[in-house]
Amino acid sequence: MNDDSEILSEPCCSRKERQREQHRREILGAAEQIFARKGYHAATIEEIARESQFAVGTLYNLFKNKDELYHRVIEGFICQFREELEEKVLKVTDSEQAIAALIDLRVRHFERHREFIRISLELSPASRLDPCRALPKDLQQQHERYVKAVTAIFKRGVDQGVFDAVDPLYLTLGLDGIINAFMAYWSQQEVNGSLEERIHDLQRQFIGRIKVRLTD
Amino acid sequence: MNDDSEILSEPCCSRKERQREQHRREILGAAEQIFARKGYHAATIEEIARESQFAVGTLYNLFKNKDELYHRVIEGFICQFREELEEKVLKVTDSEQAIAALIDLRVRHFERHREFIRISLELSPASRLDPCRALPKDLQQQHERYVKAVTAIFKRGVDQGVFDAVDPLYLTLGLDGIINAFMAYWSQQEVNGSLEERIHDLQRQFIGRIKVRLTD
Amino acid sequence: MNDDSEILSEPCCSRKERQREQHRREILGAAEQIFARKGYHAATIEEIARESQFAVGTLYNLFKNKDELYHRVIEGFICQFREELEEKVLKVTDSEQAIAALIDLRVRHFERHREFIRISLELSPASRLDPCRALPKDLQQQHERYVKAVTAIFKRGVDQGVFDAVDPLYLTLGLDGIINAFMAYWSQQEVNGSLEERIHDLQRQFIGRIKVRLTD
Amino acid sequence: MNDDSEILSEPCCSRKERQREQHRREILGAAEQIFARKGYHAATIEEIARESQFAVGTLYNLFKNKDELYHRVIEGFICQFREELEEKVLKVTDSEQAIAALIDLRVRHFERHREFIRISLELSPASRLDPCRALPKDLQQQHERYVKAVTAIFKRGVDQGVFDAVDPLYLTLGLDGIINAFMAYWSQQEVNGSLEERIHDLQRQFIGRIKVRLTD
DNA sequence: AATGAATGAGTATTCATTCAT
DNA sequence: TATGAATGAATACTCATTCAT
Repeated sequence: MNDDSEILSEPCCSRKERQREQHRREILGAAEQIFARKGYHAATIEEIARESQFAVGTLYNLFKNKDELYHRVIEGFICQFREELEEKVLKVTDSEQAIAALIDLRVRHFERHREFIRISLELSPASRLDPCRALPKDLQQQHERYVKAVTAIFKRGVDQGVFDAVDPLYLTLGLDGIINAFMAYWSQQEVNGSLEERIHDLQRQFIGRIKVRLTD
Repeated sequence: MNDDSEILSEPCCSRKERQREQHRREILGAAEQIFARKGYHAATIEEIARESQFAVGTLYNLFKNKDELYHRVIEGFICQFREELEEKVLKVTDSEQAIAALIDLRVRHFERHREFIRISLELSPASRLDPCRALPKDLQQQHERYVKAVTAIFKRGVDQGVFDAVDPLYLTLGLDGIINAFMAYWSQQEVNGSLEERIHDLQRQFIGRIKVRLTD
Repeated sequence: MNDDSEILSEPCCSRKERQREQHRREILGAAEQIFARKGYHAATIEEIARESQFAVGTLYNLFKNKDELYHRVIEGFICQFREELEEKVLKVTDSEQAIAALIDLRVRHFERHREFIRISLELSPASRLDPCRALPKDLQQQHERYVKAVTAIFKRGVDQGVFDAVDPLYLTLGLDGIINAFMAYWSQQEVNGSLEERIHDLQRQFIGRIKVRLTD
Repeated sequence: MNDDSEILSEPCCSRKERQREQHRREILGAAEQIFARKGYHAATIEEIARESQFAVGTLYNLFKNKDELYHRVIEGFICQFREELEEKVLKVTDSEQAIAALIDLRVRHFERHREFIRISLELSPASRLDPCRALPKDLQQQHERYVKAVTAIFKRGVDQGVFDAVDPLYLTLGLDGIINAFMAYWSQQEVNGSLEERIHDLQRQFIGRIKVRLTD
């Protein structure tokens, strides 16, 4: 509940402050582009500076170093997702609909930031062995909170007899893995079917597979 | 005559040749370690040399450059997996047992090369945007062949009425994603349960979820 | 405002620009020293950097790479010579005096850049087999233009009956070769006679040898 | 007069010795090729070894290091020239004919080793500032002896009233420079005229220019 | 505050030379 | 004696970071 949502620019005190925020946002936008296109190591500060139309020195006035810039990009990414998650998923009371909404959100989020898969992957807990790319604590917690929130939805569904009696954590991890796999597949193969159709398929398949069958 | 670990290589003619192969293998081992620990860019040839107890120049005598070294590491990884796949999965006629064997193989393979998750992820089609890390054609085909082989198993199962009537490709992708997700999860959390137990759970959960129910 | 040596450069707009030019010139000066002393391959960027009192990175900010640096050194060399050629030789109408001026210019130019003989030799068409040292087109043309200009002087002299009826191209090549030979000789032997005397001897000998004799 | 002409393989003592000499000669042949093609720095020992069909180690058994190999190549070059010089030029008593023969020899020698211009240039006294390419004393003396021998011919001619009363050293240097210039020119331009014609032209031009005119 | 030139540590790669077989 | 694998110092080039203007 600490004020980490200042990032979305609630009107800040002074005009100076507001401009500073604006500049940060522009730089973060450029950085997202470049990191997404090249990955962490191959991206250069100079290129980010050029893309953002600021001087290199300015980036260093606003961000401590390359690492922090990277983390802030990811943070923005995560925050945006979390907000949409709260808005479109967590508020849905029916667990089946919530999961459907989650699938929808994840796929659309991915499509909107398609170039970002690379970062998305580097985000994966699995690749965080390298201390140089280790996410700072607060960002790691975000992911854990996400897992907990989704797991809670599944638990509710199971408890209510909507979903099969499976360990909800299993369901969370499974759903996440499945979505990742499909996005990776889609991102390299020519896909058939519109986005809506593909989302709908995923929803039907996944939910159908874990929903309690009335006839049982 | 101390060729102790002649395990995987085709029987080589001369002693010279055999030693050369042995050295290549040692270097590949070191490279796997370092690449896994640091990722492609952050890994340095010098560190790999140190780890392998050879001089830098020796690495370059045996491998064209850093890229080739990286590709050979992945190739070894893939080949080993493919051999075990053929031996332990593709030869199994019963589709349910085949999938169970596949899950077992994937998880054990991962455990054996735990540090390798990073490379495993970088292998993912999704991260192959960066031309510098683009896999050579032959290695890409290996992955496609894997997908096809597994899909064939599912298709057989579906045709025989063992599995629910789901698009086999969906099942392949889904299974892969789920396994990845669990491995990532296990690799960062303290796991409870032995490896066998966890494998067994995964098998039960996944297969149970797609198996045709006789009572239907 | 301490732009002390604005000698050769076009009047540059901003102070920034002017300083940049100044730094380029300083680096080129150091590079000339080192290339002259060691030749292309044996010269190292680090040494040039040390000599120029800049950091290695700075050289790379101002020049694309070692090759470009080398070419720019030669270019500076050629341009300076060409300017003096136009000023002191090509403007002279009397062909005998023009050739005398040319000899004077060549020798003095050499004395001023004595260390540069090596580059001067590497410039020779004969040594341009090595693609890595191949001069860019524009610099090659400069040399061809030089040959043409001098040949034109000789032709004029021959046509006017000042010089013997010899193929002017022969005269050009011959003069060039003779000057080179003497400079090489002087550069390794102890010379006797002042620079002026030696120039005067060369002029008298060469011109005397090709001048039409009135008594004929 | 020390026996440095053993290089041309007078029958050596033991068979072992003779074979050793044979190997040296083969390696020198390969080295000449490679040095000529690439220049000193760009030539690699490994390539020379490959060309000579010997192992790298063998080269090092027969020659101290790259430098010595280079010097021996040049030595062979010089010795061959000197022998022909003695045979075809120094034995000629008529100074005009001797100079004609010298021109002929120089040009043919060049044509026979056309690729060797690079080394020929690197041989030039002017480029011997770099200690790493400095020729050993004995080879430097060879060149000085050549200069002396040719100068002696000119002196004789002058003394006998065949050539104009010019400092013979001037004539030697001048002739050398002229020949160099023409060879360089021919090596890059399409030449017109057969080798014989070109040699004849050079002889006529040069000698005609310095010959005492009877009508004086 | 913004700039971007200067910095120099860091990295992939090459190649002369050695030495165990 | 011949071999060629192993060595590691040397070198061109990059790029995150600093700081004077």
